[in-house]
Amino acid sequence: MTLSDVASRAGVSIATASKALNGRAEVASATRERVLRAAAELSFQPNVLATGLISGRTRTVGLLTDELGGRFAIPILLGAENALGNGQMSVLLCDARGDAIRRQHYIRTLLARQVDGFIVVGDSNELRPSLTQDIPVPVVYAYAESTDPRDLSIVADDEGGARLAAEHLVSHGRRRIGHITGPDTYRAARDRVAGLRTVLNEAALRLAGEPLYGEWSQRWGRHAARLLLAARPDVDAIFCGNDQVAAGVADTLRGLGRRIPDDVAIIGYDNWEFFAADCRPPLTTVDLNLEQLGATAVNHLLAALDGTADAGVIRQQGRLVVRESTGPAVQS
Amino acid sequence: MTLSDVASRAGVSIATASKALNGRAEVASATRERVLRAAAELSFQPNVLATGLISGRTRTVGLLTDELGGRFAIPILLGAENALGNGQMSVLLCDARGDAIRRQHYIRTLLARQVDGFIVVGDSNELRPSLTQDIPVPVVYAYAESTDPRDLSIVADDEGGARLAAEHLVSHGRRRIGHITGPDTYRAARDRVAGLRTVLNEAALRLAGEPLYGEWSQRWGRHAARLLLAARPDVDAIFCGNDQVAAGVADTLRGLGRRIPDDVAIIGYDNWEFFAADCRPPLTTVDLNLEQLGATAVNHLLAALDGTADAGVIRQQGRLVVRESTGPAVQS
DNA sequence: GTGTCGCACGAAAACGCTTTCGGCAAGATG
DNA sequence: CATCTTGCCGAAAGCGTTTTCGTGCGACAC
Repeated sequence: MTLSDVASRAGVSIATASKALNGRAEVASATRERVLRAAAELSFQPNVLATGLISGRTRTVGLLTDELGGRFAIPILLGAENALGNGQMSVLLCDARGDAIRRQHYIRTLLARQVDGFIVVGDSNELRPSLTQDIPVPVVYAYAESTDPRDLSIVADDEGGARLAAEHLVSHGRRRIGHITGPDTYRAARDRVAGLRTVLNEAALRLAGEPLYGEWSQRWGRHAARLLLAARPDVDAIFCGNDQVAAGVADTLRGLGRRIPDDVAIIGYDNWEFFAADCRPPLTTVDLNLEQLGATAVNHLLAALDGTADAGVIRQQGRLVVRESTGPAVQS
Repeated sequence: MTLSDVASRAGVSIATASKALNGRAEVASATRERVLRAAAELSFQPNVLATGLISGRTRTVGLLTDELGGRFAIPILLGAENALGNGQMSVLLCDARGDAIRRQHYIRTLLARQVDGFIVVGDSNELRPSLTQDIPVPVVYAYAESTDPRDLSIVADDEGGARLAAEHLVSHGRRRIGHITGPDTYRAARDRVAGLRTVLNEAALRLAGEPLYGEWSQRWGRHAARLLLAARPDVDAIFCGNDQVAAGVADTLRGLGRRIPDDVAIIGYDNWEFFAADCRPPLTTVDLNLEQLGATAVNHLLAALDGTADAGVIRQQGRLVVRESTGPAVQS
C-alpha cells in the first residue's frame, strides 16, 4: 500500500508516481493515466503523516473549546468540520472545560501534533483573552471575540438579529413591546437590547417597561412574564432573549388566558428546535446561523494559511424563522 | 527545535538523545540527565508525525459519528475525549451525517491519517452494520450495537434504567402506572418497556393500559397524557420514555388540575437538564451516564491497542436522579 | 599480562514521501 | 549534419525520528 507499490505496478519510478498523483506538470498524460489506474487498483492511500512531515502541512486544525456541552459550540463545530472536510482537512478536538491549565496543555499537545491552525470557540460571547501570542500558527476566534483587535474574531450579530425580530413585530402592528432576557452580564443580552431599541426608536415607539434581565431559563421566563403583565397589562408583544425564556413566557401567558399570537405575540432567540418548534405555539425566533459561523471561521483560517490573514471582528448575520407565535394582532 | 539540536547541545549523538528521551535502558544515567536537561532548556517537542510514522502509533483515534447534532453523541464524545486526554491521546472527529458515502470517505481519511483505532458512535441505539471489515485497526462501537457479535459494543442499559425508574415508583406506593414513550421502532423504547414490565410483574402489578408509543416530543407527551387519562382516569404514576415527553405530560396534567406528584407521579428518562431541571415541577429521571459510556469505550479501545481485545456487548448502567416530580401519593 | 565480558555510545539504515537535478531522446532550427 | 530546445523521466537527497548493529573501552578473572 505504499507509493513504491504503485510505482512498480505502473512500471515507473517512485518519483514519477508521486508527481503523477500530485498533478505535477512534468508527466506525460499516458504515464499519469497508468499511475492513476495502478493507484486505484491498489486503492492506494498516501501516508498523510509523511506527506505532512515534508511539506509542512498536516491538513489538520485544532479546535479548542471551553464548553462543548453548551448548545452553541456544537453547531459551530459541525459547520467547521464540514467546511474543513471539503478542503480534505480534519479537526482535532479539545475541550478545555474552562480550565486554564487544561487549555495550555491542549495548546502544547496540538502544537506538538503540528496542526496547521487553531479555531478557538468561546463559551459565552464575552471578550476572551487572546491566545495568539502562545500559538505560532494562525488562530481564528469563533463566537467569542478576542481581546486583541489584531486577532480575527467571527461572532454572532446579536444587534442585527434583534433588529430582525423587532422589525417583524413592528411590521405586524405591535406597538407595546416588552423584553425579557438573560443576565445583563452577557454581551449578547445587551446587544440584543440595543438592536431592539434602535428599531423602536426608528418607529417612534418606546419599550414597554424596562428590559427584564434575569437568567436564560424557562423558570425566569415564567416569572418575568407575570412581572411584565402586572406592570404593563396592555403589552401586545414580548421579545425574549432566548427560546427557553420564550417558552416560559408562553407558558405563563397561556395560564393567564392570553392568546398567542392574537393578544400577545412572542418571539424567541437562538432557534433551538427542541424548544422553539415544540413550544405551544411553535415559536418565531432568530436563528444564529452558527453552522455558517463555523464555516466562515474555517474559510478565514484557510485564507490565513495561504498568507492572506485578516483581522478585526466579523459579525455573522442571523435569520428570522417565522412560526406561529407571531402574526397580526386580532381583536377578541 | 529538532532532536539533533538537543543532541548537539548535550554533546551526544542523535541516537543517544533519542534513547535517553524515550527511556531506553542502554544509556548512562549521567548522559540521560544531560540530554533531558538540554531538551528542557530548548523546550524540545518531539515531532509526533515522524514518531508516529516510525513507531506505528500516532496516539490518535478517529471518532466517527452519525449525528453529532443529536443530544447523545456529545456527552459520549466528551467522556471519550477526556479519557483519551489522560492517555495523552487525541481525537479526530468526523460526522458522517448518516450518509454512507461520507462515512466511507471519512474512514479512508482517518486511515490515511494513521489513527490507532476507531470509536463509532451510533445515532440511535438500533443495531448498526458492522464496519470492522473495512477497518484494519481496532474498533469499538458506542451507544449503538454492532450487528457483528465479534465486535465490542458499549451501549446504555435501557432495561436496567427502566427498572430503576419503576422500582422507584413502586417503592413509593404507586400502583397504577402508565407508560408513554417514543416510536416502537426504537430498541431503547422497547427495552424500557421490558424493564418496566419486569418490575411490575415482580410486584404483582399490571401496567395501566398498553404502553403508548408515539414520538420523542413534548407535543406527543401532551397528547398521549390526555389519551391515557381518558382511558385510565385513576392512573397514579406515568413513566415517560424521555424527558421531553415527560415535560409534555406534566403540562397536560397541570392543565387538567392534577397535582404532581401528589396525584400523579411523573418520571422521565435521559436527564436532559434543560428539560428535566426546568420542568414544572423538576423531573425525576434516569441519567444514562453517557460520559462514562464514552470513557468505557476508550478504555476498551486502549486495551485492544495493547492486544487484549474484547467482544460482545457491555451495558453501561444508568442512575436515578430524584427531583420533585415523584414522591409519595398524597390524598387531597 | 592476557582474555572475556558487558556496558555505553554512535554510525548508519530505515520509514514513505517530495523535490531537485541531471540525462536522454525526439523534434525543431540553423 | 550539427546544435539547441523541449518534454519526460528517474536517481538521489532530504525530512526527523527510531532502531539495529558494530565499536571501543573499562572492569574483572585468571
